[in-house]
Amino acid sequence: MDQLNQLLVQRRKKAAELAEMDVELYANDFKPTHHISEVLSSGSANEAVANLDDAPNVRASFKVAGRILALRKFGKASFLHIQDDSGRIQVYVKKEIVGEEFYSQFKKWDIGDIVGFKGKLFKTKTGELTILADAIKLITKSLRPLPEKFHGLTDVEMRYRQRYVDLIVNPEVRETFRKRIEIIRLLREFLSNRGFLEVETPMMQAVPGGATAKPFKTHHKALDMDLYLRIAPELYLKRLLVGGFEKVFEINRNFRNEGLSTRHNPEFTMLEFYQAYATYQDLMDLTEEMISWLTAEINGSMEVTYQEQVVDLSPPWKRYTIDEALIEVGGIDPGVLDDPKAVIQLAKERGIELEPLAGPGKAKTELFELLVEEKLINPTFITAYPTEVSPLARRNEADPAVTDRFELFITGREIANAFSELNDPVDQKKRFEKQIVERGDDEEIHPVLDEDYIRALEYGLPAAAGEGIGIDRLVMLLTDSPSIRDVIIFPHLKAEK
RNA sequence: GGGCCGUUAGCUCAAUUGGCAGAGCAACUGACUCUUAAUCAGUAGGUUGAAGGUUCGAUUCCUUCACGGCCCA
Repeated sequence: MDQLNQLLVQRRKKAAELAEMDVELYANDFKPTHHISEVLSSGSANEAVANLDDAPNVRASFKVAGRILALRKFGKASFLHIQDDSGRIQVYVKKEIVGEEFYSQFKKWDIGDIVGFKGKLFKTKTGELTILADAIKLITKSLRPLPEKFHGLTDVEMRYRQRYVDLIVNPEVRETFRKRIEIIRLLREFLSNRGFLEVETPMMQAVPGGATAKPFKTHHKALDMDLYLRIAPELYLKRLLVGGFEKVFEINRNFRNEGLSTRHNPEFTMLEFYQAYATYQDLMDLTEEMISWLTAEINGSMEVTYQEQVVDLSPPWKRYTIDEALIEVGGIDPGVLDDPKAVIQLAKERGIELEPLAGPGKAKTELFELLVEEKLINPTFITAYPTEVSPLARRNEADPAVTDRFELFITGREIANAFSELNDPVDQKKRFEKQIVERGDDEEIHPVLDEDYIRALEYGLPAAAGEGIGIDRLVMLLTDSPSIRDVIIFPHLKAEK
């Protein structure tokens, strides 16, 4: 617990004094009639005049509630600003109007208290729409001082640990999270309008699959079995296609037991969707349409400024095979890409450390990450990923060394990953087995082969394509947020000591 | 895991070469009926992230640790 400093002691003392005056400190009998934004945009706002006596009966009375953010007290009258979910408004409290008793209560109110007012709108000398309070009510007494009004709260550690304070004093943070909520709502709307069903699949899985990552492990006592928090919903969503649902999606959390950074949080939000009888080409078109529409809805324009870079999301978007990108963006000699030994050699020359079993496909994707990825500012689809690095993707018919897969990059970051699904159970089983060999002695990744998923494929997964979109990164782009922690409302930090 | 940077009043930040820890806002007391970063007069508020070391003297230099940030893996 905090040592009670002077400020906290003073607040507790005021609370006690109010209680002495029979004031309820945590009342729940005040019903606002309007949000602040509704008051400010009401008919009364247009009619408001400096002197209420000019038209005392024509204007409506409002009841509003909110938190005190600023307080300017005079001897017999005061101005304050309160904030609710919709905005801020000034309130004028006069002793002459609210009466001696209420004004003496009011004098014990502090910045941070949650309060209610009833009154009519008028305009001050300086033209600000203001509620002239004729009744006042304490709703919740605050026992802690808020950060300073001018600079707000800037200490990032405190902003993340005490997000509630960040939200009270930094309006742009509220705006970012409102946008996040709207983005997710619009994605649901877009997919629902196209016949996709939103489903829920297990967060706790006996065999973590669908991606290569370290899972979080937990234990079910009654069943006496280890379970893993999912690293991806993929294998369950495809089981639903086996079952006969043709278009499904899920927006939910994935968990990966790996490092934290400005782009990684241990739990993050993914949109995954699967469509029977579609190919990765169909999903490229769908993705382009979905994200450009989303951008226009959220941003009002196809141009987005991200960290001072201007990004143009107008379709059509650039499409490269990974080889084309390595040549045209990465500046690699085309001859090298056709020679497996030369590709591995080049990767090593560039300082890339490859596992002993890694082949040219792994070398290519590593070179891509090193030389190309950060240069893809405007939306760019990269296709024809090596089969070696795409264990769940269908092989390309013309060239079985690559898969029918794409990734989407914007501002140098991977936003989406999609492919035509591998539905041959024999091929799938071989690739799973190869992954388990390649994981080496790191048993935390791919602890066992998912036999049930193979069995499902044996019943028959219809030809299909599926895609995952990292929602946090998409929100970062559309809210100009430099860190994933700015778009995750309660990001993970080490425990406070 | 590695490198660099940061941690001072409730908040935002200062503190000269190692020499009395300060300001603004917030708070408290008083004045004030149109203020809006209100104003005026006064007051209080500190284990300088923690522990150790060097020194006559450490916010400042050194070591370790904690937490955070950025970059890298």
